[in-house]
Amino acid sequence: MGDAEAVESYSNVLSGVVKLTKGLSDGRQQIVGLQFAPDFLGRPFKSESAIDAEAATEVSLCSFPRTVIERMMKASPGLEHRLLKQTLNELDEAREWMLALGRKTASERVASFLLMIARNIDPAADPAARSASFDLPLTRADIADFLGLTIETVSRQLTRLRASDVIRIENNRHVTVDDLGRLEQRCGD
Amino acid sequence: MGDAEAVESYSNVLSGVVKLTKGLSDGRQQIVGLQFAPDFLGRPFKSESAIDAEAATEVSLCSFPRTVIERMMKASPGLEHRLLKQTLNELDEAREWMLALGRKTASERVASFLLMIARNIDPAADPAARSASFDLPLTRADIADFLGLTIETVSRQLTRLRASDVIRIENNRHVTVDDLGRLEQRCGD
DNA sequence: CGCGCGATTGAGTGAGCTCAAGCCTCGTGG
DNA sequence: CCACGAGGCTTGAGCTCACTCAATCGCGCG
Repeated sequence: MGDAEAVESYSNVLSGVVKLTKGLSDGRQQIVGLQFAPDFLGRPFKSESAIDAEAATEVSLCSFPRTVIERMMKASPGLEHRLLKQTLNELDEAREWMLALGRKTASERVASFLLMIARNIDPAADPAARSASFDLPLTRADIADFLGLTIETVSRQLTRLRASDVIRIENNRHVTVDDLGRLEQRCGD
Repeated sequence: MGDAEAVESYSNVLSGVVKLTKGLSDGRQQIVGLQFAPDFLGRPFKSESAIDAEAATEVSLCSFPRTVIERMMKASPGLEHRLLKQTLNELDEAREWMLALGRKTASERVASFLLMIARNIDPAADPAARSASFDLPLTRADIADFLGLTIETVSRQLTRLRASDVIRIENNRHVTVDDLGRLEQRCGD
């Protein structure tokens, strides 16, 4: 629990959000993944591939040393199967964001981000619900690092969404979307 | 073999390069992965996630129906293990490109692309070799779709690399890099 | 109160896009 | 054998979206 860098071991995210980041030598940074409960955390079969894990919010983890998990995986094929499924899902998500980073405009990226968060965090996880309300798990700086934009651009796009009555924002963090359909229309796909 | 869209089955890429693409409704497109021999091709446990597979070059495949592979995977844990390893590698690659798409400049992206291709294609797969020579498996349009740029920008950056004597180009397709170190310096990381 | 941190807002700049023209190579048909 | 056209690539000119730099705001905390 807290914001330590938990590498060299496997963990299960019990609550909170963990960000996975990659950086360039001159300080530019990109968030390459967000892990929500109850995701796994860690990179089997390899000496951590230059990815840093950092808590984005208060986080509670359940972690094991590397060797233990690797032994468990050999013993129980079910575990490996579950890990494969999660990895495939992460790959799908990564590719979804490659599309956003490579081809979407700033406003489409922000809309897509809000929609993704809404779907992951909104407590009333009713997929049919046409509205959502949630706290952003990331600061503007983190959102910018996730979307490949600057803080200022993120802020301006949020302001525009608010001005268009697509979202409401309270305390800089809490977002309410009355009509998710209107948000979806702004995602570009 | 050829350039058909091979979905709904699993395949092994025997030779050539397959591009995985995602598109937006208005036609914008992004290449989200390249599969070289001897990669797997296909998406287990899911009804193909809005990703299209298309041959980038002449390709030869060895493919099986979905059901067969899924049965084989249940029978042999070794297969599932191998699939997990490849999937983890693809995830690493996808994240590498998220960094490029989100944070690298056009010239850094082109340099990174050339380096990636050199490492995958150069016949003399000697990792210690400090030079490489290879045919680009993609057209300028495909490179642009992979790097989140336009054809024109890709072309201009290649011209700049050529003008700086980092690469030589023959027939628009064949690239020679005399000093890979100089190319690496232009990747940003 | 005053400081620090995160966020917003404004003004000006520039990297990469759009639009447009021209080049090169190769295949096809006269 | 050459003319022609198509497709892929390059180059140029101008524009625009997102970036940079800078000022300001608001809030929480010592």
